Amino acid sequence: MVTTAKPASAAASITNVAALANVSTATVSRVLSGKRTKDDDIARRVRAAAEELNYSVNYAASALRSDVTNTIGLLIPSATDPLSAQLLDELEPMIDVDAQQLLLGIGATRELQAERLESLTARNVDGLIVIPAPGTDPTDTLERFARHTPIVQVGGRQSSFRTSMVSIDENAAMEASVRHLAESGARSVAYLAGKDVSFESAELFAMFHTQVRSRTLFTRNEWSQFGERTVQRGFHCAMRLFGDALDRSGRDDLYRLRPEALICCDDAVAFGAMIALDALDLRVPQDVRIVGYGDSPLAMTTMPQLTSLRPPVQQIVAEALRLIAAGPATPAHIMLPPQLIIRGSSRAA
Amino acid sequence: MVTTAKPASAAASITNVAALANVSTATVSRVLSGKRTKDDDIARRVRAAAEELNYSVNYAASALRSDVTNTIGLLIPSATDPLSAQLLDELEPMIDVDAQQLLLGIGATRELQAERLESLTARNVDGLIVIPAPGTDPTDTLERFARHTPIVQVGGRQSSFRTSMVSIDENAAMEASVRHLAESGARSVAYLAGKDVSFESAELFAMFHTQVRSRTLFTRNEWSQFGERTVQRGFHCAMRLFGDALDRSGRDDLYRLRPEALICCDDAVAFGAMIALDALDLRVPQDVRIVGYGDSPLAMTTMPQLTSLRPPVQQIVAEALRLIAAGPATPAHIMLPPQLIIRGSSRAA
DNA sequence: TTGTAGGCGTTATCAT
DNA sequence: ATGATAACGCCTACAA
Repeated sequence: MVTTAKPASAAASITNVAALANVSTATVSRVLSGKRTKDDDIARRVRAAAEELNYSVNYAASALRSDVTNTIGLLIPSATDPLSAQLLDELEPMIDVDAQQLLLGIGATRELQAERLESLTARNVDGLIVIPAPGTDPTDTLERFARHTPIVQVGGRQSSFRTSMVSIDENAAMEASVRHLAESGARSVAYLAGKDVSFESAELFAMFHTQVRSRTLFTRNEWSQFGERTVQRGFHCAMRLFGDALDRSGRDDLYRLRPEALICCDDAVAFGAMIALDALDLRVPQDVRIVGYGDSPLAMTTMPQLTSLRPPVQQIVAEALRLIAAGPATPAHIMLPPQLIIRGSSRAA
Repeated sequence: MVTTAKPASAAASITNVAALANVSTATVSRVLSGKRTKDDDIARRVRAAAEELNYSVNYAASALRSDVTNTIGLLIPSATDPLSAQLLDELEPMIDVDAQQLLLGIGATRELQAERLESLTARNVDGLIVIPAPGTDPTDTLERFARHTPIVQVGGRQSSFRTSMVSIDENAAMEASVRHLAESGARSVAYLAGKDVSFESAELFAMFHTQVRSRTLFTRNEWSQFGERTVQRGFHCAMRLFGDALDRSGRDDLYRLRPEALICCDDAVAFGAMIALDALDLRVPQDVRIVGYGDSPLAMTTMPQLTSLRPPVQQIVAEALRLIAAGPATPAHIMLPPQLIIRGSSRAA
């Protein structure tokens, strides 16, 4: 047997380990990659040698030979997008336990995303998770790569069954919100909807009305509007809805003149509404119950704390990784409902 | 010359390109990697062949042979940390122009960061940018890897000159804030400071007093306190400072009884203060000028819009990449001042 | 079960 | 400047 000396400066290779453990490189490879299950003396010798030499695999060599890079690609529109950030925080530790690594691409437009998709697949990632740029249907771009790499789209719209998708069940969220508000004693409700490029907003708006009717709650068309997802917008909407509150107090059909509950498309809108209500001396939740969306960290810092819908990020990640592991052959579409986190802003009186 | 046919299914390799262009693989490699500057017929033939075969390098093979992975590692405490998110958004496009890719690690604690650092360096990243976990000095961990990989620490404390660091010049930020408030007509000022584990907070607090004195502004020790970086904290502090405002109105030494300006350690604190001032019927900026920190997206949605300090993220990224390119041999420490974005909350009356 | 040996695609070395 | 060839470290088909 030829003993291969290891220069002190360079990183140890499988050959050095083999020499030290007195076995062949093939055996070292098999032991360390878990293809050899027995835990006998040989296995222990190999592991001890690897430990002593501070050996770690050369992923480049491994990938070159086996076409597996132990790398997951993630493409997001922006790290400052809350859903993307939450997904990142959830995803990174989950893939690390498989000794995989996260290759990140950021693209805020359809075109940039297509570019990044090209770069990521050129790196031979083992799987790809994509959050589409806002208002974008990435289907045809994704399909170009789906043949070679398992791709999972998270959220957004999609017009094909060639690639997998995991998305948030917004209709279920609306159902949960309305039901909760009805049970908390609200008799009327308004919906400060989000303004999206897609049809989704309109669909959700219809869902709101369906749910309100089925709970025999009261609402007025002019109460609910589409708009920006900003604090300012929430403030203005609430001012419009409740601004002349004093003139009306005491009337026993008050709940028909102004809503007793607000469903907001975003926590920021809810914050703005709460500021306005505070300025108007209306109490939350006694006079007006509020439900936000997104469960942003700030939701716990308002007074009272904001009831909000938390995106099912953990399940999304778990499902996405499961679909990637299943390979590109078996695309599936999965919808997961957000969780309603009930806090002070919507509790029953 | 032996012509190597390319199976339609597999990806094209350098060999296929060489065959099609009627040159050797060595020449193809040289042309495509830019080691051959001349743009003669050969170069054009090679590029045309690569284009036609839709060739793209196999990074694994390239890395195996040359020890360059075209990969930058980034280690952050959390994607929901604003600075980390902004850095991500800024960094990703800048390294993409070098055809590099971003390998992301997330670790919220010292221990997790050490683990991720291990994983990232095991991937042979060409360089590493690290934002330390809050209140953590990563120096000794970083030094273990700095010998082999250029590492740049962003922000935080550091006790060594073995690794490079780029950080935000908080003292310059404080100087700019106080100067601006003095010039906007404020006669007194309070500082709602952040509560950190490190000494930094105390140092910055001292800097506040130094600057206030040199501008001959008025302040009281009990006005300024350390605390959380939350909306709630800002609300409470403002209520404490301005709560009995009505009793005092009209006094001509009013500016000595309550501050005419607030410097907040975080935009969230400023938001809370603005809510409180609104509730107390005090006007921003006429009665109280406010400066936040972080220039969060919400800063543009308040009324009036919030003056805030924007972290110099773009310069940070540029400097970090420059230091990485310079290699591990030349560590440097660089401080960059934030930019004061002046908006309505602090404009002169 | 273990060892031998060939090859993955690229780049560096060396000779031309 | 170009081409032939070896080598990077690992995995795996095949032989023992």
